[in-house]
Amino acid sequence: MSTNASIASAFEHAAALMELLGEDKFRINAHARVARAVNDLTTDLASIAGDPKALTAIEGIGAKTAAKITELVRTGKVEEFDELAARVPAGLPALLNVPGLGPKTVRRAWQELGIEDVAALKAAMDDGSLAGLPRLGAKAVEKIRKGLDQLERSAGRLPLGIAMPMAEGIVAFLSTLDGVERAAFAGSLRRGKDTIGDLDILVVAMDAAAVHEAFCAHEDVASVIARGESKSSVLMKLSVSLGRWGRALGSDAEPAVQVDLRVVPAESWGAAMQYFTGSKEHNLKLRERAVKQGLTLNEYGLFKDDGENGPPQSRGIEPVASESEEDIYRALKVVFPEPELREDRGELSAKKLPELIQLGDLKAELHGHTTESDGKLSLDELVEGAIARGFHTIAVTDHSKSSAQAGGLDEKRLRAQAKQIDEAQERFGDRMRILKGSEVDILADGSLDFDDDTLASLDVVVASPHTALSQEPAAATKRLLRAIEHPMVHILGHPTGRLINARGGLEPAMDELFAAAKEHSVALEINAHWMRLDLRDTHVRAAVEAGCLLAIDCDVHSLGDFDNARYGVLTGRRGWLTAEQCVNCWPADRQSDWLKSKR
DNA sequence: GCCGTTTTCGGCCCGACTGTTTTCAGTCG
Repeated sequence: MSTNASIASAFEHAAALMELLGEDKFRINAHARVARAVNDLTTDLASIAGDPKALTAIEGIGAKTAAKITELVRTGKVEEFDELAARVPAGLPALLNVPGLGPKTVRRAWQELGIEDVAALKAAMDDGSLAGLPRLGAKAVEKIRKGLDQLERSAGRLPLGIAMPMAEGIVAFLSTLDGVERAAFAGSLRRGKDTIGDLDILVVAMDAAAVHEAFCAHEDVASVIARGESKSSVLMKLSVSLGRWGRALGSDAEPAVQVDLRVVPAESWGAAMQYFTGSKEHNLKLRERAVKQGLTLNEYGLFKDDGENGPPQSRGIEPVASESEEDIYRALKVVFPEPELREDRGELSAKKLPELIQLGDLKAELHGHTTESDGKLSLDELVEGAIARGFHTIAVTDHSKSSAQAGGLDEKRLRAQAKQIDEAQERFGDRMRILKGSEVDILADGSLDFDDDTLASLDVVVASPHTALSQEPAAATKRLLRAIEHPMVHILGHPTGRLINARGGLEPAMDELFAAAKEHSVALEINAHWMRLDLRDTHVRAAVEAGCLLAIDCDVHSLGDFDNARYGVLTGRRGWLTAEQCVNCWPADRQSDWLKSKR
């Protein structure tokens, strides 16, 4: 059984092995690229294995890697990859994860000192043999030691909802410093990725040195990794506890994340933001495009290529564009891509890009819990929360009876709640439309937790999987299809049930779900809670292309959960979602017509 | 190993920082 994830990891591992064996870097890169391309797919690769045409149609996959994918799906292995693995000690690839240790150094340590794993590396540092290698001295060894320590205390990739407030705090801090004109975060955080590896902060300031000094002296800084004239890197303690959402840390290591600060000249702000926002793949494509137009692009600007060596800005050459990102993309004759689109997923060759959904477009929350099940809010508090957001509609969707641990409602309690909602509607009048609903469990076989009559009595039905989240892909597909095809269901809630950094969730054939959802006019939820973000970005993109309806809902359990909407919107934007295709953005009448079409 | 609005062969981004160097290699993003 080869899932896309396992195929991607096989190619990734093969690329690492080739690096350690010192093979051709372009060949290595080609394999790493296949891994990325496969990770982005929503088609089940197993279903097109053996079809070279379909495989090579995927950018980054050529004739040879297509054959390897087919071999992997059919036999469970790739002979060539096994041969690579046989040539490299099993513990060696893990050394590549140590910050500061790269393939060249690991390879030399292995070939010249026989170091095959982390333990041997530590021993070689202690007995001084590592420092004996050419171009490796005491300081380099100390750096590797620090890298090992950093690896041990790294919190892993931070969930978006943890990284965003932290970055905003750092930006606010830097903005208060004397002489700081601008400050912003860039990187994968600005692109709204669901998890963040490190934080990138950009600043324009009169006195760069003073900013770096203040930054490195920040009370949350655990250690300074590097500090230069334009860039400093630190390890910063997390101001919040990660609990189950972080990597399990060894011993008493305090979780920390790397934060990079760059102070840039005001006139190259746009170039720097473009450069440090990435993604790496997007920038690579963009710079290739620049070269083809006789230009060269770096973090200082876009320059005419004069054929000379060395950075153009340091030779006094004036940039063609640099002050704003818009200027740069315009000069390169590329339609301006919002940061969330910059993943090299077709945004650079698009003649036109969609007008992406914005936070302010949301007009309804269609997934809210109260104290009747596992919510912290009373019915009135939930409604007030929606009013404070400027919404026209709030749906009360407490859990159904099978979710006993969440205090799920049975039919009798559901009827009682309906009465309370009628009374609340009287009280609130036209300040808010309150929908009677349920987040009904999709049981393991795809049947729903309430009978049709009960479901028909509700204004809105969100059907979600909560249990049996590790069932086989085929069973999961059948299960979710059955829920989508149910005539009373409006929204498929958190379709895969994944929890970021904690649970993989279901791996159904998403394309089949999208086709069915389109046919039955069922909206697929982007659950906006940062621990879920389910559907994820690549799923949203495929659902949008399939013509599906999407819902962005906060799955409100407490008042603060409404604030997670921005993460759902970021995820939607990464999937090229427009307000038009998102049911939460529709005017009350249109939304109502859609809901009633299922009654 | 992939790819093509000059190319089916010959390319494949660019700079900062660090350490070990005396001009550069390795790592990172």
